[in-house]
Amino acid sequence: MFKPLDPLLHSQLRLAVMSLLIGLEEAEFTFLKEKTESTAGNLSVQLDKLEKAGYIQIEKSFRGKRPLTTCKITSTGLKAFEEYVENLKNYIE
Amino acid sequence: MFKPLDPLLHSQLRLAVMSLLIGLEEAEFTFLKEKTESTAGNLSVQLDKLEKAGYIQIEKSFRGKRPLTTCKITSTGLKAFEEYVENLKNYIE
DNA sequence: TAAAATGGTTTATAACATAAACCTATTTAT
DNA sequence: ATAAATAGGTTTATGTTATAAACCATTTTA
Repeated sequence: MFKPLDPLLHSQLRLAVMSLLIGLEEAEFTFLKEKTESTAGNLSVQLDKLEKAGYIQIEKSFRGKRPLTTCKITSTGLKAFEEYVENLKNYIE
Repeated sequence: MFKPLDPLLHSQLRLAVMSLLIGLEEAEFTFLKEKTESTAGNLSVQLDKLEKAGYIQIEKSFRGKRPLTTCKITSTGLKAFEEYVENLKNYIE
């Protein structure tokens, strides 16, 4: 009935990030920061966790002379998200 | 876009409890414990929080000689739950 | 009359979310 | 040329949380 909710996704900010990445397939750090209205520090930490879990891929490069962090969802991440949503539905329906 | 998720409800066990109470309008401690597969300690703590938030009402009585804890959702709790679900949908749809 | 079970509560702890402080480099103002 | 502000983050510190472990009072069973 109540299947466990992936703790990595059951977090407001990480869930918002994943939600955005699903629609976009690629997003910059600053974009995610704006859309989620989070602080850079918090976002940085949560992106790290998602990456370590293999849910997203983070690419560091430069745009002009400035550092640029780009995030992409992985297939693992997508699957995890979908399962999370399925499980969550049992709680809220 | 991403409205804040009520931290009181964005918790696996508390959400499960609320979900159960919505269907039932009244439930015993042991029933909630079984359905949620939680430990008594954890459940006790989380029920306390829900009560302090005014989301549920807890009544203590006896069944025969044994203590009996009964929980009911309040209208405040119901409203909070519904709002939580509405907000959550923006994250998962 | 022990021992186990019932129905919980309280306490300890590890993980978590978050903001604050910090860092490096770049651009702008003086 | 130098100082101050901005960009784009990371690291660290701190308060909350979720959770399990330990505990407690009573009752039932062996």
